[in-house]
Amino acid sequence: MIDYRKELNPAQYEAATTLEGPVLVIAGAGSGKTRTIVYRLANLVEQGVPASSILLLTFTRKSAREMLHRAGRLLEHSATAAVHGGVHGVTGVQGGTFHAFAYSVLRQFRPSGYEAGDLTVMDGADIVDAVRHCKENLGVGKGDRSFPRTQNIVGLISKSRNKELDIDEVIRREAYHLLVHAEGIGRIAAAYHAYRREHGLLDYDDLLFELERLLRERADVLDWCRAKFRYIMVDEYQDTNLVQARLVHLLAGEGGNIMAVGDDAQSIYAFRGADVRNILDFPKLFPGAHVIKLEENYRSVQPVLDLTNAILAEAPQAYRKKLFAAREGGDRPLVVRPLSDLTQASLVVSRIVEFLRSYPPHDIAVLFRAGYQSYHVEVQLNKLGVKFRKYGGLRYSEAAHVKDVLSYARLVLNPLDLPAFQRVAAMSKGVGPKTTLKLYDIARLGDAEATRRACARHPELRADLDLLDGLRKRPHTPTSLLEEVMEHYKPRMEAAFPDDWPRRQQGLEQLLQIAASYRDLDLFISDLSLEDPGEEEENRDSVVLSTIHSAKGLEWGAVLLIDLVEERFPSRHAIARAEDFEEERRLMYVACTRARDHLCLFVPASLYSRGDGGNQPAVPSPFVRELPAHLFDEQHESYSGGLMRRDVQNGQRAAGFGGGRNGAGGVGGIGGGGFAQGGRFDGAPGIPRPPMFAEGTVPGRAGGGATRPASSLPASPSAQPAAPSPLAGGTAPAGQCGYCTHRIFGRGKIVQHLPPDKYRVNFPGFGLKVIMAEYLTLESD
DNA sequence: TTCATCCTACCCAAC
DNA sequence: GTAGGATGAA
Repeated sequence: MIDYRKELNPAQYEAATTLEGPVLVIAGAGSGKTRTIVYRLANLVEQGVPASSILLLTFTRKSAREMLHRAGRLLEHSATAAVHGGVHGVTGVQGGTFHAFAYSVLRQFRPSGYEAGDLTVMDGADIVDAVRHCKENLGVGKGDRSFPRTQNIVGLISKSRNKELDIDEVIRREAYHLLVHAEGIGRIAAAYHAYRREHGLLDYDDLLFELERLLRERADVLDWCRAKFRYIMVDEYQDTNLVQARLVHLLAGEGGNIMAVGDDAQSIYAFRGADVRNILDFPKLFPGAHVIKLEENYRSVQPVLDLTNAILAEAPQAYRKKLFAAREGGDRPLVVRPLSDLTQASLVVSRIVEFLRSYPPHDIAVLFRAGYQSYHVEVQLNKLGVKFRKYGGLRYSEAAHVKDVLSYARLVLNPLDLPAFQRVAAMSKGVGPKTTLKLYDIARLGDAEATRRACARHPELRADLDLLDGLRKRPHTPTSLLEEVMEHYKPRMEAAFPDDWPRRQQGLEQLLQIAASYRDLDLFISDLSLEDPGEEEENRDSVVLSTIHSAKGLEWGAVLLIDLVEERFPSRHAIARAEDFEEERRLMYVACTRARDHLCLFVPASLYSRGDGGNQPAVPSPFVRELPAHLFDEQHESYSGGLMRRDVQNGQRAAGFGGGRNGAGGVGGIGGGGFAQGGRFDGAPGIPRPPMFAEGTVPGRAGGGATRPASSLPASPSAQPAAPSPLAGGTAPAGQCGYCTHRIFGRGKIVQHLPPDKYRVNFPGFGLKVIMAEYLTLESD
């Protein structure tokens, strides 16, 4: 038996042992939310509740899996039946995202209106393709450059459905400038709706709305669900939207055994219709709900917590709470001010290298607002050979070759799947959009002979259709089917991607691996759209790069947050409306609360943009400007590439690279170990030592032009006292030369003139480069 | 009608 | 850097 009272604090205990009736748990960041859910799961099973009558809805399958896994381990020694993981576990707890759950019910009880063919879940690319198709079909916005892009239209359509507002209303509220096109956009939206019905396709929003419709129209299905799922838990409840809340209400029934867990301060998905009112109104929707608050923070050291509390203090909040730390000691967060976003990348990587002395790679994360912002960091990491894994961004399953192969599989199940048909058809030479549609219209009638004749002029496509026919005739496992498809596809891939097909081949092998754990092809395909299984294998030897949204619910020993300047964070989309701005603030809160021991905030002084000719000055993010100065330490990158500590209140604190870790008040840290010395870095596998010096640079402080004040700190770890960081580029012999500007590298110091027409220039963040004079703008002294 | 090429505007987050 | 739209040749 598990001693719940001993292993949980009182609030957690209450949450884990209140099993009947509605419960709302307000769980502050790092308050042991997952632990609480895990213990409650274990408790339910110990009380004799069959695992199969528990439904655990989480934000990602990853977190569902982790919870089920941990609960299983907890129960290992108890005599009770184990909890089985997996989204579609037959005997175990059902767990996964709302969307995945919806699909699993819909495939079992087909909703009316989708009788023909099979139901196929669309992924992001399919949706864009379909909307584009509708747009072209209608001829709306053709040749009108002010007409929004397809992506944009997809966003508006999804927003209107998620917020359950008329599309005109969404445009009025959020895209006033598009109001002139509202009619056209509305027609596209209507056409897209019809398109999905006609081709047996479900987009993300359909999954939820069709499940709701099913439950309302079919009492038998509702009864079945209620009988089956007698205990429901919903994680990240603050990020549910209206239809999700209604689904929860429907499934649980009034007074049902439903536990919602969330934190209104961490609501960061309003953009897709998440509504904080759901969590605020929970007690109204479920009268008599038990409300429990978890406020003790086990994750972060006090200085990090002080800073995050300060961020939160500015935000309006309904469930007011102030987290207090269970952990003492620790360093203050560090604000680093690089000269530009380019040198920021170098500084970030130097920091990472430093942290690798004390933390395993997977315990270090770089977080950012949007996927593209990590680009420079990725380049720098590659340069040093530091392995990393990026979350949020292009999905593995959206790579062209993966989509190609999956299109065959989709057509086997659902011959009406037009996006898949178009993909397959487009592979044949001489077949374009028009021909594709003509052939599709013939093929959909199911007359094999007519189809064959129509394809006479396109032998490749005919071979495709033959393959599909063959595959439909015999039953297949996902693996065997994919193997056959891949064999057929391989020559085409080699022709289409002559440069890198071997790499893609590997990707396909990986696809086979993933498929091996599925019995049903349709589940495999829908899972690829709903939650990328390619992301699931955890790489313990890779540093993590992640969007903040994808970082939700996770934690790291060291967190580096980049691009904290206006336009980027907060996003330029979020400055117009107060509610958007508040969401950015919560996003900042979420980002900072991911850190256990170390938090570094990077505020570049300029941003590179090719539009306006090089580096443009940047304004520090209000989220940094508003922070009380005593809550963080600060470093500026000096022009010569070093770091200067400036205006730290407690001047005695060590704030150089290596942080206060070597100084007073070291962390009694989790996973940290106390001290950086000792070169654990050398032992880290797969990570070569960074170059000590940039090529040809002069080590040390040989003072090129810029005066480095005495407080200037060496940019390298203290364990290598003599070595400047790779980015503390060399300096020229004093007095020899001036400065120049380069379109890409920005302003740099001329080190040497290489007659007749070249210069050796030191660019902060890039090191020495030899550049032709014509690409440089020289500054006259 | 398809395909190659050029050019421009894009870049927010995810199921 | 790239997607995707416009443009013109085959």
